[in-house]
Amino acid sequence: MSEKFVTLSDIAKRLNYSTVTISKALRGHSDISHATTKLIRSVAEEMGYTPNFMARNLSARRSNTIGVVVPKIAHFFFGAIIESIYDYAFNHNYEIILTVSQEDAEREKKHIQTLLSMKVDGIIISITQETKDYEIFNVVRKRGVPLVFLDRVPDIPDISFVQVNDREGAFQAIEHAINLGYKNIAHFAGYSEINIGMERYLGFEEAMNKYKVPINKEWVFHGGFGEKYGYDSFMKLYRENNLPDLIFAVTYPVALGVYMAAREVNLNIPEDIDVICFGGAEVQKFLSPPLSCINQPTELLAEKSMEILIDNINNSESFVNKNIYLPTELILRGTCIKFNKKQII
Amino acid sequence: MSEKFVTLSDIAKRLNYSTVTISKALRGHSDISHATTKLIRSVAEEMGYTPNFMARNLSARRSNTIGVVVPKIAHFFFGAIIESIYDYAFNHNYEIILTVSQEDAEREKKHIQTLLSMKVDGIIISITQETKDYEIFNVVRKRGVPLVFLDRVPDIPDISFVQVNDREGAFQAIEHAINLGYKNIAHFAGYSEINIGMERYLGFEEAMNKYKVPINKEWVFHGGFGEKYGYDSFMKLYRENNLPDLIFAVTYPVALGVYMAAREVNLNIPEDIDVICFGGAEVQKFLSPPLSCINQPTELLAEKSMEILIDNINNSESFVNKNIYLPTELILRGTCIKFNKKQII
DNA sequence: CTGAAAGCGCTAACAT
DNA sequence: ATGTTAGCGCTTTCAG
Repeated sequence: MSEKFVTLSDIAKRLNYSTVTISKALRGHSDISHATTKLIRSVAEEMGYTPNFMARNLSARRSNTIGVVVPKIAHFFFGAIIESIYDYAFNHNYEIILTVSQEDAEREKKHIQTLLSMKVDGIIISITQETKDYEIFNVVRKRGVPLVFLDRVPDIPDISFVQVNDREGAFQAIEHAINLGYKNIAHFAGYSEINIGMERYLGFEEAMNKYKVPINKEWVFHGGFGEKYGYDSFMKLYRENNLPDLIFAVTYPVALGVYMAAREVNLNIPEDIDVICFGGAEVQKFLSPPLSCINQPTELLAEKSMEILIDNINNSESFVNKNIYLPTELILRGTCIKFNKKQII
Repeated sequence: MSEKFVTLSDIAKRLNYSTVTISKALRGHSDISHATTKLIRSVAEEMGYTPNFMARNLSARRSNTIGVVVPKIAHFFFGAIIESIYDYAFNHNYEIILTVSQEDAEREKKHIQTLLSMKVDGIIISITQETKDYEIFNVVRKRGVPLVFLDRVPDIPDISFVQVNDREGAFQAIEHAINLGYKNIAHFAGYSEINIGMERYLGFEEAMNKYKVPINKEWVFHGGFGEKYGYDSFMKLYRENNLPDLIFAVTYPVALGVYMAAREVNLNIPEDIDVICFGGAEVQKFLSPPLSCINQPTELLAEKSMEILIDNINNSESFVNKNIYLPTELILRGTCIKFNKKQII
């Protein structure tokens, strides 16, 4: 029923060579003469030979495979990141083993172990919201497997990471808002235990302090990075009749939650209450009103991570950790472009 | 520098057992007594043992790994599908090797070969827009590797697939529109070479014929499934001053392209021109106006595919191909809910 | 330039 | 209940 896979020895028998010669020829080893290489290759192709990945990697040093761990896939930011990682890998002849933690630290740990057991050459990871135990990263290090953190990075020394300049981006946005006249600014800040949550908060704080705008603690929320968190936070303020002029959402989904809540209670954006968020998505252009955001260079983030990781893989002895911060871009659309006159009165 | 990976024989030496005993104990083989199994496992854990995936799969029959090929990742539909596939796999103890064809048939073929060489137990695939050479699927079959087509399926006999009832879904939407009074209906139909394009078109045609609404050939476009195609098609009609009342977009991105074009030329949706599309996305709720759509049950699609594939893997002898059509759901939001009065005049 | 020998880490079949 | 033998398909010494 099922046709046998063609192996090196099949080709060897047919050509009366040893498997070693075939193996070398196929990999373009200089040992083999140009003529026989050519012959062997054409026969291999004709016979439909494909190397056995498992066997190859069991005996060879490297697998030419990179493991990736992300918290989510159906998500604008990570979707874009992953796609770029796959593109980069394809163009550089690497395979990708993608795993998804679903924001679950236990799952994340398991996936890292799986990647290790699959003998990936290196790992790129964006940790979960709740990752607190960093021991597993030490295990990776001890195994000598290069590791690059992307966007969500733990607070531990001697690591390589690529992230966006969250603080600077948040600062610019809030500074812009303040200059337009917004004073009552809330911040739905997500998890402050994780770098992106903390840094965005610090950028917010810095801008508020610089312009001596008081920070109202009741307007600073901590919780999550998803729609529900945006929705709930908004509703809480609404019920308390304590709404600000502008909400700075820590992520794009949080802003979406705000949109949902505002619509539900018949409040208009940006007339009654205004929103801006960290993180961009194409669809934001089509929202009503179009949502202003602090855009992240997803493709660059992915490329830089891969570049550093591959560099680390190829120079594991001399490599020194790299920490990269990429700049964001403030994109103004329908929200956060002018102060709402009603509030001035 | 890099700590050695702990192997079976390391444990064996420490415990004065053979590797076979260790191997069996770790896999819970009934050969080994309960007591020693427990002992061996605890020591293995203590030593930080992780099985070598490559070695295991090289000697064992199955890899407990499923290969997946999709045309895109940063895309609402495929993002959701992939996430569900990962979830299902995680809960059923399978690993996933995901590859992305980027709508490129060549790349697709390469990826399938890679998956084969990785000895995956089965493959789930959603083919590209342009896949015309189906020979590779025969290769997969000959190798005895179970294959399930998901959503985008080629027109070849004796295959398993899971898809949405595209024709029925399109029919319902157009029927609904006609009943509301829409007569001038355009269809941006994407690629009709592929099942989803063809079936959606046929559903459209069926509804139009049933209610004797003439189909204007100038309003039926073929091209792609992306934003650009929606934008370009709209613009062409706009320039020719030949706009319909309603545009039925073959995919959600195509509808987005229409939104973009309409806004650019200052036409209002749904007052001046109306839109409905095949395929749902959460964000559609937040569009202005909220976009009506024919929703696909992504989670079910993923689950069914996995279920069938795993069934096929486990019963490769007795298995018979399954063809599944899942029903869609018409979701009415801001568009396609009432006929535009201006047009009646 | 070519090949024989050894082994990567694991498991299946067959003893004991 | 435990171990021995053999081998998955490939690559890396090392001899010739």
